[in-house]
Amino acid sequence: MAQEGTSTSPGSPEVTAAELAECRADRDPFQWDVREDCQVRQILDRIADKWSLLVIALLDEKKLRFGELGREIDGISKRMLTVTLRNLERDGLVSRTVYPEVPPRVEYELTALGRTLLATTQALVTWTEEHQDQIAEAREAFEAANADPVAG
Amino acid sequence: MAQEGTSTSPGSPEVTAAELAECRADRDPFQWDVREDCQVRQILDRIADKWSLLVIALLDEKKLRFGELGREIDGISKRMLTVTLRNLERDGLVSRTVYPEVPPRVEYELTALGRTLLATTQALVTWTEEHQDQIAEAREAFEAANADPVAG
DNA sequence: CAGGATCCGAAAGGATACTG
DNA sequence: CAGTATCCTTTCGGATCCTG
Repeated sequence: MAQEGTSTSPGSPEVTAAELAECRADRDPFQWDVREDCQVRQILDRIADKWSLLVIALLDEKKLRFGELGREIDGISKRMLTVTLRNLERDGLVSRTVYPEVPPRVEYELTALGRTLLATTQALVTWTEEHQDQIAEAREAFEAANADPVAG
Repeated sequence: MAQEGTSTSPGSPEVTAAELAECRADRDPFQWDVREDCQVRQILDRIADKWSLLVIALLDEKKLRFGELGREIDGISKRMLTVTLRNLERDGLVSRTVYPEVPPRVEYELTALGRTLLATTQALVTWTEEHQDQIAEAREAFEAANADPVAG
């Protein structure tokens, strides 16, 4: 573990295409390449970062404006909507179109790449929907088993 | 957005089976049920919480002990391994077996539920591996386009 | 060996005010 | 409208020490 070793880089999470090649190599054949410095982790963090998946899901329907997304996604702050969209745009999953009008209008829509991701994430959502009852059961069982027997 | 409305519950992220029913209902037919208070978000947060997916991937091979997992997952701290395993156990994705020996031995393995999740997440990892080059390109293009033209 | 408890720095994220 | 910049609170997570 990382108890004493300080070889992990806490700095920039950026990974360039050049680094990917060697990152892909020298792994156990069976294991995913999911070390901290690798892409899988980067992408996973992106789609799982609390809002991205929601934005992608919404943009599947139709292109939406900044404010529309904000109103659609209950609970998100203006700040987080901005950073989420920037990250998605940066990864080429969402495109941003600014119309030189006043007041300004900015529309976001999925790229082709973004649509392929959507298909995959939908499988995950489907899995969750199909198993949420089992998970809820497991949680209740776990809670019951670990209910403090002393304080009761 | 949540600028003035304070209806969002910042407290416990717990959801019981009872709440799920109504959570599933009254949604736009096309949209996933991914509000903060719903399961999809809960599960997503779980599998994306930096270590869970890695643990699940490792346990696919064979059951492993606490220390083995720690040594296998480079960069994880003892504390995070513990909380990660507890969460997975709580959700019924991983089972924990304690052998009454001394020194103690604890083995973790995937449950049937955990294995079905693995299959799904693998699709996501596959997608990432297949598209990481495109994403890397997009990032470099984005970085180039947004390179501060003044400070240059 | 397998953790639990505690402390504390780092990072995420909301609220607010301001801008083109 | 669509952000940006700043402040400030909450959360995450590593380090350390302790226990069965």
